[in-house]
Amino acid sequence: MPTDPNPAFANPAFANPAFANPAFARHDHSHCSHDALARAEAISAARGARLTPVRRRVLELLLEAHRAMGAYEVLERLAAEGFGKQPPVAYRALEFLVDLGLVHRINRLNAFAACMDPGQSHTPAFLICRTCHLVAETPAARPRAALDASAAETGFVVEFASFEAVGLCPTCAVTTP
Amino acid sequence: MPTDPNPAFANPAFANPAFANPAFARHDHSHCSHDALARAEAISAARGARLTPVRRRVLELLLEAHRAMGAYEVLERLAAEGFGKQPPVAYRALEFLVDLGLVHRINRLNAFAACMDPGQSHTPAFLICRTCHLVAETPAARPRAALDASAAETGFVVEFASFEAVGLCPTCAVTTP
DNA sequence: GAGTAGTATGTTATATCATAACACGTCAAG
DNA sequence: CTTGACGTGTTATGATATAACATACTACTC
Repeated sequence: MPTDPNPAFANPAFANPAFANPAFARHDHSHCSHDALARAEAISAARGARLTPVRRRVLELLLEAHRAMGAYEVLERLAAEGFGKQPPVAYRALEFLVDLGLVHRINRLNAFAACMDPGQSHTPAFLICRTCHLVAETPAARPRAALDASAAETGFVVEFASFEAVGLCPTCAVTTP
Repeated sequence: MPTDPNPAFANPAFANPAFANPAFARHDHSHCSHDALARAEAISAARGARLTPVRRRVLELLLEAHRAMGAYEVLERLAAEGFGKQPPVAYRALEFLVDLGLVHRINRLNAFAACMDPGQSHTPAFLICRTCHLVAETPAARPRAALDASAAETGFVVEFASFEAVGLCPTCAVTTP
């Protein structure tokens, strides 16, 4: 088996097929990035928006990282690659991607993570590993329905809900107390 | 009927008994603050912690506001009342109250709201009105259970979950599109 | 009630996250 | 080939949060 350059995958737990969530399963990032980028192109085109070099690169960075990145962390990378060096460069690209649903903002972390399933209208929940900082997205239709019901009892109408969970990912759960 | 000094209660919808959530129902703040403070004292004592004047005052402010307040907004009030004028004064009191479960942090707003039901071990959900900015807390045991189940399928262990919903409170739903 | 360990409050200074406002460049539509 | 919309870059500033240190209070011990 070839060595994976991403140390997060050194843990043999990744070979376990029980890890159904693609974010936790060992997989080839270049494939998932490639696919996600293709979908991103399609979504942008459909919305009459342009996936310009900066925007595309930001999305790539987030897809490759497979975790949430702060705006300034993204900015650093952009600057190193010859893009602008000032905060709005990163924030604007991120805002664009969030608006298109290609990237999600994780409030708890003041950070951003690529959407693994863009295009679907979904209420995602974020699973944030407190040890390795991997962020996975999982469908939250049922939690959302439960919350809507709970809110409806009080007369509150939910328009947008965010679900953010902190805990241990399958890999870290093996070794971390 | 005497005029309520809080303009949020001018809306006749508050008279509707259907609004079961105490945060949305017309009620006497001085009572609920008083009760909550008494419980806060008890909880502090039980934990061997001291509810000092600054801490107590911060809790009072949040209880009276019945909405989320930013740390700097709290700080302003404290400074005006003769407490310290620097950010750590507010942040420390808030951190203390959050640790004791007497106050919750609303990540989406970078702000803090008093817990309406301290002492109970609960996973609360926050219902944030996008119009009047009232923040209500509603039990989220079922959303939480649904999320735990969803996460468990991927091998993720949820230790802490936050649920934040934006929408319209009963009062604003009447008049806001 | 003097000594002292732990906790609380206050300060200064700085880190971190985010946006307003403006200048310039690109490109497609007319 | 102009014009208007959009995109990218800048400077400057605003908003949120914490580190590090000095002083003071509290509770406990003797």
